[in-house]
Amino acid sequence: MTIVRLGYVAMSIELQNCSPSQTMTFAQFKRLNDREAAIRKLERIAASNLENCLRLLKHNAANSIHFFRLSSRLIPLANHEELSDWNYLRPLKDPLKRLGQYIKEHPSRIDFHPDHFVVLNTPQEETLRTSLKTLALHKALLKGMNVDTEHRCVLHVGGGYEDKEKALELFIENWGLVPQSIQRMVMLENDDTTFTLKDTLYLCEKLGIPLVFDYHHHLAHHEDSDWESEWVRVVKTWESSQLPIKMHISSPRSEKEFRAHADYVDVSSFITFLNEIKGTIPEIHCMIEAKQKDGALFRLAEELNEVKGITRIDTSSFEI
DNA sequence: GCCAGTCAAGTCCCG
DNA sequence: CGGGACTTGACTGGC
Repeated sequence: MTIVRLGYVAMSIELQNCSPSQTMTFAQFKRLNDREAAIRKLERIAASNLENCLRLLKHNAANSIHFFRLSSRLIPLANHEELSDWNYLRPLKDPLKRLGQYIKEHPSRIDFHPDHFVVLNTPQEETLRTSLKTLALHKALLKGMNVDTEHRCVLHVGGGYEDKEKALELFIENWGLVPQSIQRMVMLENDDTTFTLKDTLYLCEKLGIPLVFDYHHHLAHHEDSDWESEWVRVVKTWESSQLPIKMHISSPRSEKEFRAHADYVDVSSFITFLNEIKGTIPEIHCMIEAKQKDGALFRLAEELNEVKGITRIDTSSFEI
């Protein structure tokens, strides 16, 4: 018996005018003559993004969705080097607290997926520095919401730098430079171009990092298509975590654009996956990475509902 | 109101 | 070494 819980990413197709990722580019910022006014505008955008996150959480609670990835673009130009004097967190204290309060009252697994500019295995000191700064921002956001920071940020391994083995060792080397409080936030995901499930497992086992298995990436990039025999190892990377194992699901847009994400999740390949892992763990959380966001979640949930052997618990949770 | 082009950040790939 | 692609959603500017 395994409980399967579905989640989705960052924004809703159903809610109108509810983007948590409104932004201002640096070019726009520079074009404004009054720097103070420009900073106030950044703060208004950030506050509005957090406000929209709250609306999204309410939408989730109303629909029994308890697993959600927050946008990593909540604060435009945060950590930009020319805005280093800007204390972007101070005006966000209250909105963050409100989010935290809501999460406490309507428990939900919340996490982040900082974008691909965070590269922990980079050979460049400067890039590592800005990556750590970005992760520190994520940590501050979690703290502001009073959410336990453990295993909340999914990252990719990073660049291949023409020698994958060396790049893996570089990750291990740099990991030693990552503050412990940030280390404990991190989960690693197999990617679709460079680091396979096996490569990522190597790091996760060595460094004690939970592995987020991306099934679609695995199909797109592997030495050996067999993932089933590695599943026990994946599960094991979660043993020290407080949180249930988590994975990503999405479907190829087409045979030609295999790596691109489709609008919806193909239910039959998902069921094939579920049948493989059924009973191996008490609970699994599946993050749907589809263009139609919550729309894809609702459709998949409807389809699962029709399947024999799958019992619905609520809109987004099932027992198999 | 619609569409094409632009945007902080990194890496890869091509010339 | 320089520049474009990649990928993504938001937003601007031109029509």
